[in-house]
Amino acid sequence: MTKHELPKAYDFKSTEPRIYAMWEAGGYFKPWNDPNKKGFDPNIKPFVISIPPPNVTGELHLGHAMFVSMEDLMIRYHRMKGIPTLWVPGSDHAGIATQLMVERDLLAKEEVTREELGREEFIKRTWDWKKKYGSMITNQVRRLGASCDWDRERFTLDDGLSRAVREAFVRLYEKGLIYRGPRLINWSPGLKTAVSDLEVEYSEEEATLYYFKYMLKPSPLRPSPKIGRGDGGEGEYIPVATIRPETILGDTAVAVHPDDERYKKYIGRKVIVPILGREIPVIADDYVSREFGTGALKITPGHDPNDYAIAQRHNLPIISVLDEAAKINENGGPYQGQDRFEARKNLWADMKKAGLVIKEEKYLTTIPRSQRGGEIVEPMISTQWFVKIEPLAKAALEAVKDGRIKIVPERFEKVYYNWLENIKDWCISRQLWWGHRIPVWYCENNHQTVSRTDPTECSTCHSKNIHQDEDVLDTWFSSGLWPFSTLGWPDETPDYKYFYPTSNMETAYDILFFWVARMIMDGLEFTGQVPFHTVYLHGLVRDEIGRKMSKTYGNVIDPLTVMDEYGTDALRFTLLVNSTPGNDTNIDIKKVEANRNFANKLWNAGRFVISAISNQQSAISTKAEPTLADRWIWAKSQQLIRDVERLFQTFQYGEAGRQIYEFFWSDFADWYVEIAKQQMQNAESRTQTAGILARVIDISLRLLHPFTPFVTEEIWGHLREALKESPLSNLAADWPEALIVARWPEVRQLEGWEESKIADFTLIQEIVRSIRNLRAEESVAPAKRIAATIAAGGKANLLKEQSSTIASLAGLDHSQLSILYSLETKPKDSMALVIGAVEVYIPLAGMVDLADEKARLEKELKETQLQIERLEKLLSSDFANKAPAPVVAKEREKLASYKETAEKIKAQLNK
RNA sequence: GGGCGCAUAGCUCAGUUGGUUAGAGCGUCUCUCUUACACAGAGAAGGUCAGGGGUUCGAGUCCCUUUGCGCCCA
Repeated sequence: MTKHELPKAYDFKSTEPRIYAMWEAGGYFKPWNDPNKKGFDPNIKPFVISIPPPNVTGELHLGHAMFVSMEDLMIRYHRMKGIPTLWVPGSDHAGIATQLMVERDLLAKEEVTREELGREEFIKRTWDWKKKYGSMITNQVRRLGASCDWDRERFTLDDGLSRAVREAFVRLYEKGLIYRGPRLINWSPGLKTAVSDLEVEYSEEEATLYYFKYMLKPSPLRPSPKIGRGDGGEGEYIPVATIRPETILGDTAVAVHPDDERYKKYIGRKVIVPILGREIPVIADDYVSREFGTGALKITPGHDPNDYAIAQRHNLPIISVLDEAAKINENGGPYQGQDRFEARKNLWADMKKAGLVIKEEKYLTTIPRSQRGGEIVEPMISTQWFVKIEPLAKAALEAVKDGRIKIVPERFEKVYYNWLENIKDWCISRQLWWGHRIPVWYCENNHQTVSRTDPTECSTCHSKNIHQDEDVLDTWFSSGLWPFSTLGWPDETPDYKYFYPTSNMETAYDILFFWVARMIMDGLEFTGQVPFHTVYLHGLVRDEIGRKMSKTYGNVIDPLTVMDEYGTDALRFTLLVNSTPGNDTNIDIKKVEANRNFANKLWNAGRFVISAISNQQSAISTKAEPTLADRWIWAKSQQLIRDVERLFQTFQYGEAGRQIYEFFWSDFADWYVEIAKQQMQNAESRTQTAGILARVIDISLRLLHPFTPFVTEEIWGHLREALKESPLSNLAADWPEALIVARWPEVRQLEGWEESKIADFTLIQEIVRSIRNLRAEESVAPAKRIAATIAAGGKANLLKEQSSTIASLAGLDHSQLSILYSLETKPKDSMALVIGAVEVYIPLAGMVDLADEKARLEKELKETQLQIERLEKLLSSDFANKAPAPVVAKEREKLASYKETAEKIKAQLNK
């Protein structure tokens, strides 16, 4: 195989790693204007993305593939535009996920729990784990072709980023925006940690609604008509219903609506907590819905957010009845030590015995479950750290409202507003070991010392006996700092000064609150600037029929397997082109296959062009005029550049990709390459044609590079080499050494000739298609060259010029093709095709069935007449007066053409 | 309860300032191993753009409404 003899099929397996290594070695992933290097120009505006950091222990899934593809596209596009471009990679420590993974591993391999190991040793083991597996995910990101600057890779637990976290905490604390205290929070009993509101998911499930009697305490003023002690369910009672009977143990009131005639009389009296015998008040509150359930509400402020709010209004005591494992605690009397569900069963049985039970019924309700693991989360009173979020939220709201940050697609701005307008304080402490430990120390006098550096004594009483808070911070607390902590903040590093604020934040819409909103809040708070000016949100990747991918369904598509089978470019192109901003996308392996075929198409068209270039004998480039096809493909490619640019500006990357695909396959490969083969036969047009082939495929490869970087880079490299060695070397004179840094095609001004040349070529295409169609219908052997006579009227000169093109594409015998202005008599035994003013006669001796031919023509005439009617009606309506002139003119032209066609067909029929 | 999205060919989806014959891939049917590519080429069939109403000369596209599916927030 000589140098330019490339294999018949594109071999992505051997190409991808080689190309990636070449890029990386070439330093192309680094910004060319680097503030840490000589010759740096601070006045050139860079384009910057910080990667949404994947979990360090995670494995690549299609969500990663999606954002990597999208961000790499943005990065490559800007890089090719000549803009200094930086994509900062990294990963986050994923507190809970990582800790669980390591715990599970320790238990399985060493049969040891983290408690047995101790905090220090456990953290050491977790770091070992991170060192061992942490590069897995980043290597997988590399496989996707990600052109990030790996020298700037960051991890949320790195020293620098940890310092940023501490700085952020201390600043908020000093500003009074961080506080610690007992509050009702969401508790995950399995993980034994608090979680934030966002980490709780609500699912509609069938539960049991338990109805029971809240017995009234007999009042001296209003003695019970009956026995009066309430035992045995006799006497006055208020019926109450609950889904969680075990919370009865923590009730501190029963609430009714102040206007409820049924219960009004009980307000101010006491009721008796079942089994425990505590006396609690009956209170009135508007919050109670009279229609719902029994219309009376038991109040458990220690275990229900709504009750908590009511309790605060009425100054009710708060009783916690659960411990950290969700077992009943000392406040639960006889049920102490029982699991929440066990206690529920036992308490209910005891109440039944006591005659307090009314009924049970099935009830559909929303159950709060942990986002991780799915266990039922318990609202509990717990002492935690919180961020006073309102001032931060207000600023974040403002930044989007006044346009400093734009969210794409726009509808998510509303979602964002809604969330920030109703936001509650953020619980940031987690009872975990793996993470940023809260930088607060306590002394025996319970003073808090909050410090950027580890203190040795209490800042208040100078006691040396201090210990650090046991808890760590929510992982999202550090992720919120990501866009600037990765660039060196809180230090004013050269990177931070030049690359911050970043440009685009590209991520999935499902972490708009978790991450995007928090980055905006933190960015504004700590840097005084928005962290990015555009948020682009993509949708979630689902299976081929729109289901969420999950291991239980068994419908998970592994991007690594897909890349193994079809190549990275095919996967990337599929993800990019089949999605629209903010909408979920279904991935179908069939589509990936189709796009693998597209990569192969590129490859083979590339091979063809390269061979065309290599076959140029000498530099005798007779200055041939460009042919119609040359002009057509050139005009089309310029149009494409314009459209792609417009689409990129409006974030319509998918549509841009589709248009390039369409152009490359349908215009360039199907038509121009076929015509080029014929033009290459001709010594005069050979060089010219090779030049057009080279220029158009070069444009195509450049436009496609952000979508399918590997195959385009590979072909382009061969193309460049071939050109350099050919008489056409001047075409590649200013090409850089790699496509990744080649210039993005520039939009050129129209020269004026384009429209008419495209129209001319379109006529040629229509004629060729008609002939091919007829051949197929009449079962003419594909290889058989047939004769034709064309009466072309005003198009005669054009068609004469294009006769060899028409002949070769339509399978005509050029020597038997005659193109005339008009015909005196119609050829015998011929079938007639009518394309506007052009008539094509195909003599098919012995094959023409007159009846068939007549039927065919009549059918065509009918269709044409329908169109004429439609257009005449249209043009006689208000349309002609009110529609813009060019639109009307276009319709008039169409009508004229149909009329001509109809006339010609009629003439045929009357023959 | 509040908000949002989706409904277009058998399947999965495009169709972004409304322009008048609605596109693609896959699948189906015919033919062809034509010297870039069978991971291909040529041709064909297939849609009252969920239903109803409105605005407009003109609506898949804008407005209202109904139905179905999905998501987010409470």
